[in-house]
Amino acid sequence: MAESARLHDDVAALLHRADSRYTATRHDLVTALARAGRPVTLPEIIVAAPELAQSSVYRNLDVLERSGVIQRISVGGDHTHFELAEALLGHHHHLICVECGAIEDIHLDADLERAVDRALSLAANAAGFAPLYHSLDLHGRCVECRRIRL
Amino acid sequence: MAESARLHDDVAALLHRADSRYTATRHDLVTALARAGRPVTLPEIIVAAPELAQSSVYRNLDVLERSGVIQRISVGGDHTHFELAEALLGHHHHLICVECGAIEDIHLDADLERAVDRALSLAANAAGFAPLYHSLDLHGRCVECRRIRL
DNA sequence: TAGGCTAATGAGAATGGTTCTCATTCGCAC
DNA sequence: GTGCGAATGAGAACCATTCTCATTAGCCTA
Repeated sequence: MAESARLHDDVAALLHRADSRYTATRHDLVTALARAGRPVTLPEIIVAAPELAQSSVYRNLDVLERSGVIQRISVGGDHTHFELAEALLGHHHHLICVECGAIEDIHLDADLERAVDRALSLAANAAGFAPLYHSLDLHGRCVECRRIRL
Repeated sequence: MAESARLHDDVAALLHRADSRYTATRHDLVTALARAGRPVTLPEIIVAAPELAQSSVYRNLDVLERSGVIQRISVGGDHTHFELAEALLGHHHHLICVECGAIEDIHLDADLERAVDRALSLAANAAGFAPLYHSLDLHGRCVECRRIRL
């Protein structure tokens, strides 16, 4: 698939810029994250790619984060979630299940995004705060948890 | 101060509804959170109220969260942040410093809040997700960190 | 007001996700 | 090929948070 090749080229470029190698471990890690299509936890990564050693996964997630390949998502719950960075995936937001902790990606209207950025910039300026990016999550109950217990 | 009295009355009511007592420890905790005026971590709480035992603080933060008095905020970093629940504080959002982890509260325009909720509800419905509440944070660099290192 | 009963306390132990250590292996450059 | 810094992986260490349990406090009833 051509799309996957482009992804790996982009990742290689980002790693190269950080004087890091695009090793087999890192390639597998990026593939696992791309296949998931949503933020995943370390246990999920290990299940999807059992050939990877836990300590290497943690270390490489760190390297990939510092290189701008992935980003870390903390929503409370036992494990941190990881997903490909917005530079690779495009700007988006999350649906977070308050019951099981599952996370899904959603995309919002560009006009609304602009309005949000404008409002946040105003508030930031008032506080002497230099804006970098925003995060916007909807917390609720996912399909599965609603099915199990109404 | 009358405002503080109202706060404590509200907290007492919430705890009573959960069959819990409003003990001195819990009173001190709520006071510390109210005084801070922003989300704080456990070490910050202990500094502000050294008479409290660490284990009791953790336990009571849990009780207060379950009773709807406070809410937990996970933004990555070593410690979880806690602040009074929106039922007591009103709906608001956060400025989060990517460098030092400090968090400040901000309020946004009601029209924008409605627009955000509308857009998120649409996206949620499409995913079979039952919306509960949203969170919207601006990540950037705070006044202090900008002063120290441009 | 005196029991009696349950909730709350606090010191310390236990848990567990994440990070660190270090000896070994790999991969690029010359 | 060789050399050398980067990467690996098994396990130990770290530390925020939760749990345990003996003791104390607070409320209710008679």
